[in-house]
Amino acid sequence: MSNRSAIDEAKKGSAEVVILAVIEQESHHGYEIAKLIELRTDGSLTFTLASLYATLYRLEDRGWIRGRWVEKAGQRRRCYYRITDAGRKVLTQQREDWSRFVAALGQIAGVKYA
Amino acid sequence: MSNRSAIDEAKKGSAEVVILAVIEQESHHGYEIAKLIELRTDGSLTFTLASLYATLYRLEDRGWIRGRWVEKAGQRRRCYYRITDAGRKVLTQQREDWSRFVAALGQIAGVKYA
DNA sequence: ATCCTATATACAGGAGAGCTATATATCAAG
DNA sequence: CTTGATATATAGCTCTCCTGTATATAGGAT
Repeated sequence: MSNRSAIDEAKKGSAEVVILAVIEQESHHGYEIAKLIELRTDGSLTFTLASLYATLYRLEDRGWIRGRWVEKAGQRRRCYYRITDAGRKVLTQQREDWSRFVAALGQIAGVKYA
Repeated sequence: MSNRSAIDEAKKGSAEVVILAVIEQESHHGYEIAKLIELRTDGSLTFTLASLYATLYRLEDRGWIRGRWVEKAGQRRRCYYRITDAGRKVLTQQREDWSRFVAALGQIAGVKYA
């Protein structure tokens, strides 16, 4: 109920490509991934932690990412995720799909890449 | 289940801005809107008729579009939708929201506007 | 010392958009 | 006269993200 901004709807389905891209170069744990998304998009794009963790489990189930538990003194246990070979292929494909979608949205709705 | 392409998820939430944009200049009926979307995006973006009609009813409920039934000899009855003043404001806002989202997706995930 | 915030993960229940499947009905073409 | 394109409509489902809640540790403030 429903002062939902369009961006709330826009981002649906984008969590996968975003997470895969964030851990493309180096592994990160869940909480860190959430913070990085917010930081790197200047707050334009955010996901709730509950939703983010759920997405991580889903991606791991599909074999696109792999988690590794790390316990250090003076720190809570953290699960670091890295991308798999299968995940890299999916990331490449999803970048193409999103790019095509964005182009279509520009054509049909006049949405410009600012 | 689930050879869903990323574009299937991407487009979630985009129907509103797309429909509003299609009827921005001139009114169209539902079936025609569906065909125009497919045509103008070279088939990149499509919506099922069931989903499109449901979205039209939703937009009308919100007062963003207005339907007018037209019956002509030699034609099935058609409901032509035009955008309302409220709809134009929403369209402007949604274009901004989507633009911001696309910019964020470029920053965080390297998705480029082809 | 104790409270509060940030850190860190986890799960149950629900909302909402688009999907498939199905139904109805008209018109043009073969 | 059957098929396909046109045109609208509804029921039920899936999937993703949401809110709300729970647990637990570290560090700073009162």
